[in-house]
Amino acid sequence: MPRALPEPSVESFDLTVILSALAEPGRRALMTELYRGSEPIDCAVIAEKADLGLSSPTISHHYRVLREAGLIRTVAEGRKRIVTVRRGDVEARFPGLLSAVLTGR
Amino acid sequence: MPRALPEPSVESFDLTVILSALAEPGRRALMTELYRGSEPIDCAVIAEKADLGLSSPTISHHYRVLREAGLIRTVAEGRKRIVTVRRGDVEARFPGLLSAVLTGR
DNA sequence: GCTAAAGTTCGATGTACGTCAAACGATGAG
DNA sequence: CTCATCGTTTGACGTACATCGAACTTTAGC
Repeated sequence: MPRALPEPSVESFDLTVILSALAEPGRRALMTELYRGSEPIDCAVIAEKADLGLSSPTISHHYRVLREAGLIRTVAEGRKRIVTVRRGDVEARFPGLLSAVLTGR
Repeated sequence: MPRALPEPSVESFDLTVILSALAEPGRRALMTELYRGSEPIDCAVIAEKADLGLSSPTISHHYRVLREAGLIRTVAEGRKRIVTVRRGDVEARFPGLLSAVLTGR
């Protein structure tokens, strides 16, 4: 029953798309929370922690942008969505990028 | 009479502004060329190397965005503009960012 | 002083994007 | 089966942005 939502391959990563995704503060907040832990987690929990004041359609939109950029993997588990950072894939294409962007002070 | 154009202090660097600046392909191309050498250089030479097919108002606009983001320093020398990457400043606030973004393939 | 050259600013235009409300699945519980 | 829940899709709206032509500013050379 768990099915992974469509995502780009590492070879098709586009830096413009990735940086555009990370440039948005809300999405970066989601990524920062996701990056903090490394196990798959309910996307609602992350959204809660990020504490953006956004509607669910907007949250959903942001997760979609992150996924289509190749930054996260999303797996549907029943009604929930389980998300993880694609650390290895992003690191393989753009070493140091996630660390530099998400470990900012 | 070289005068430096207004630029943000390191403390006021904003990651959203920086990533937005770097997300645009033309600006990233300019930065990549600038990053390649480390000496101050005529902005027109860089624009030439980057070989974007853009008008001068647009090029000027992109340099402005990069400068206001804190990524480059621009000094007016006569009619020319001499630009350099603010390596130290960016590195101090966001270690590894420029390297990750500009040396990626 | 003129005049040409290098950049910038201004105004306009088309497109991309963030946002929400409403409507729409899909799923787990009773 | 029914219903409430979680999330997505659709449509609309406002804003931000990349782009260019035209006009302007500053500077170098004569």
